[in-house]
Amino acid sequence: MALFTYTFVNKVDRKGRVSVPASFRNELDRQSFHGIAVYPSIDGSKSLTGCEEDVLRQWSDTYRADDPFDTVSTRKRMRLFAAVQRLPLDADGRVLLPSDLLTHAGITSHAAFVGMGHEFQIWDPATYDAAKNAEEEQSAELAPGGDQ
Amino acid sequence: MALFTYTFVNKVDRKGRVSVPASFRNELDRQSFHGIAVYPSIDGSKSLTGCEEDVLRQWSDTYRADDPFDTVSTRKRMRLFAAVQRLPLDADGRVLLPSDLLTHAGITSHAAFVGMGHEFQIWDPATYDAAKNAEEEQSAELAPGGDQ
DNA sequence: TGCCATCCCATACAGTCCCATGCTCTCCCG
DNA sequence: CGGGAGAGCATGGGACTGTATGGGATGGCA
Repeated sequence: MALFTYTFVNKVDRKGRVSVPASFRNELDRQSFHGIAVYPSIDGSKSLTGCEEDVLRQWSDTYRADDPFDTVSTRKRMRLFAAVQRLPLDADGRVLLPSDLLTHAGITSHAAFVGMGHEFQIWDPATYDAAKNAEEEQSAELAPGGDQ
Repeated sequence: MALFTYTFVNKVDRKGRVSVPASFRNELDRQSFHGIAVYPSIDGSKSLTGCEEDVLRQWSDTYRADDPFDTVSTRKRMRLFAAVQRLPLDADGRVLLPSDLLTHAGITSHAAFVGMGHEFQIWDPATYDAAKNAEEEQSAELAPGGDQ
């Protein structure tokens, strides 16, 4: 399974294209669909989350519609899958980020690809720095011993 | 599992390459990915921590992305993986240290590889000496019985 | 026919590969 | 025990390849 690490900042050209970092692309090579799945992050942050298409299938299994009366599961599946877009990679390793996703993340000229293990997030670099700083302050207060 | 010992100071050439000490490389030989994983040390010191890539897979398993609605896990995975870079070894046993990691550790011309058991740290030699001296004074106070 | 996505090509630069050098350590043989 | 050959290692540099990025051409859909 793919393992995304490190943070890369790439440029968004005026057509809305971005190069997916080469080290991320290498992690995708094995799967059938030549591209990535992207959706607005569920944690409420101004960011996008991306992953292999295969991960979607796993979630689909996790939140299967075994019980049609299970409205929680129904809502979760709607929230998850309704906004997921599958973006194909072009020959040069770029994807075209749709304008609604760009708007959601506040991305204009640059996009930061943040590795998160099995998945990654895409942020506007400035927004990401701000969120990271806020996060660090918070965990410094809450867990002086650090977590591990 | 790898066991890194002793301290080696190697030169960083103008391309940013450093030889990983041969005795460290020997510890890595068994794993599949021929390289190391490097990230800014979590203890807040101006240094980098390195380990076998296999450790990443363990983290990845510990903090799985099974449940996309688990936002706590999401934040942990970001903190873990966003700053980890996997560096492949070239044929001569060198790695290319990315400029932001060099900057974080204040490394310019030389890099000290410090064995720490199943992981190691990478310091600017001067910074390391200073930190070591401060550390020794402190442990002299804390443990008058002495450390060897 | 106009817009937009896709495809293709060009380019600059960084990363990677490969080879050469000099040093040190080890091993082996006299 | 001494010396020479050879192997391993750190380091430097040149050449090549891959990557990120820009722009033009093509084709489909409204």
